[in-house]
Amino acid sequence: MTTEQPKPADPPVAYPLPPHFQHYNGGTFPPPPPPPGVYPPMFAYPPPVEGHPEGGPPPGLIMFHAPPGMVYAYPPPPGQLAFAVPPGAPSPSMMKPKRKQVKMACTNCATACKRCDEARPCERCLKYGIQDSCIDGQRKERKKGVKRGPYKRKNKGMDPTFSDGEFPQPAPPENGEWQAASSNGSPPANASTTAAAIHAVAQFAAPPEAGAGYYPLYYPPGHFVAQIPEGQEGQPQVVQYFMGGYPPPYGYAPPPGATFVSAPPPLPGQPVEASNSSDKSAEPAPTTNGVVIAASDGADPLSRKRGRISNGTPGKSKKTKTSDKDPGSEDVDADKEDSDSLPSN
DNA sequence: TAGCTCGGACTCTAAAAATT
DNA sequence: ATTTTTAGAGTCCGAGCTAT
Ligand SMILES: [Zn+2]
Ligand SMILES: [Zn+2]
Repeated sequence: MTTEQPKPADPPVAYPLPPHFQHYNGGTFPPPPPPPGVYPPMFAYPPPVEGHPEGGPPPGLIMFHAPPGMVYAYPPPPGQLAFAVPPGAPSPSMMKPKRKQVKMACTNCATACKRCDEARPCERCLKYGIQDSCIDGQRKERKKGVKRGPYKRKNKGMDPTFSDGEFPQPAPPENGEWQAASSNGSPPANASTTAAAIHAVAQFAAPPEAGAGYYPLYYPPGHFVAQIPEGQEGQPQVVQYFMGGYPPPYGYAPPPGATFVSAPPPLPGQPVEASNSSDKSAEPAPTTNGVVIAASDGADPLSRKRGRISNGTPGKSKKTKTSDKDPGSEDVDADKEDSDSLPSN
């Protein structure tokens, strides 16, 4: 259970609440962030569902939500059901806002491959005093009549982020089998059920600086809320699970049945190095299930190599530009201060 | 070190296919 | 008639170069 633990001396971990979570519980969940220098707590969230009427989760689905760099996942004991996570599925807290593009960039920005805006003289052109040439280009019409092969059937009504249809399940360990399950703990009837179950699970990312990858998470059976009570759709639900972190006052109290652990138990055949916390002596490895989530610096034996998930799209029709001297280029993110150069013509 | 270039990751969306 | 899947076409991030 909860044990007192020395205050971690680790640098604070940014824990931004994604915009799409704001609508949960009136935006009041999770509670205010912990004090600086302290790892944030872990929560259980219902997953945001794209296209869902209430923007809430379908009944029976729970998304486990954990901060970055704190996840260790272990296979459940032999015979236990578990959820697997599709590789590359980002943690909700890690999801970075989708980049927004203008419908049509002005020719100057387009040439410079820089961000433009709707205004015409766009901000960038104004900045470089080239507003006179700030005009829209001409968008080519998409080719018609191009035949395609048969479409692969995907799951409908699911969060596209996690519905990839098929993804490689982790290789089952010698001592037991990992399997996917539906949110109510019953065995999956088919791939789509499996996908739905997967939806209920989150995958976590380690902080980029740690160079670690996404960690799969596995849940034991019976640890999911089977049904979200009437009228509580979209509300955070508590599920039973084990979590690592810092107990109050540094962190938040775990949900009923949850426990804090200071470090993950060593993986069979793979010693686990120290967690980020200087204290890792106490190691109350839970025995009820095979899931342990503990504070860590990201080094995880089960980690997958981080990397962009390219949809295989082969670039595009490249433009060839070499000599064209376009005023201003170096650009920074929209929310940062820009410091372009002066136009050179 | 600041500014520029540009490869390619990401986004947007309309056409093709699949369903209802 | 609608919905879902795909992929063409464009935007623009950010690594690597260049100029100062
Ligand atoms: Zn522009
Ligand atoms: Zn412009």
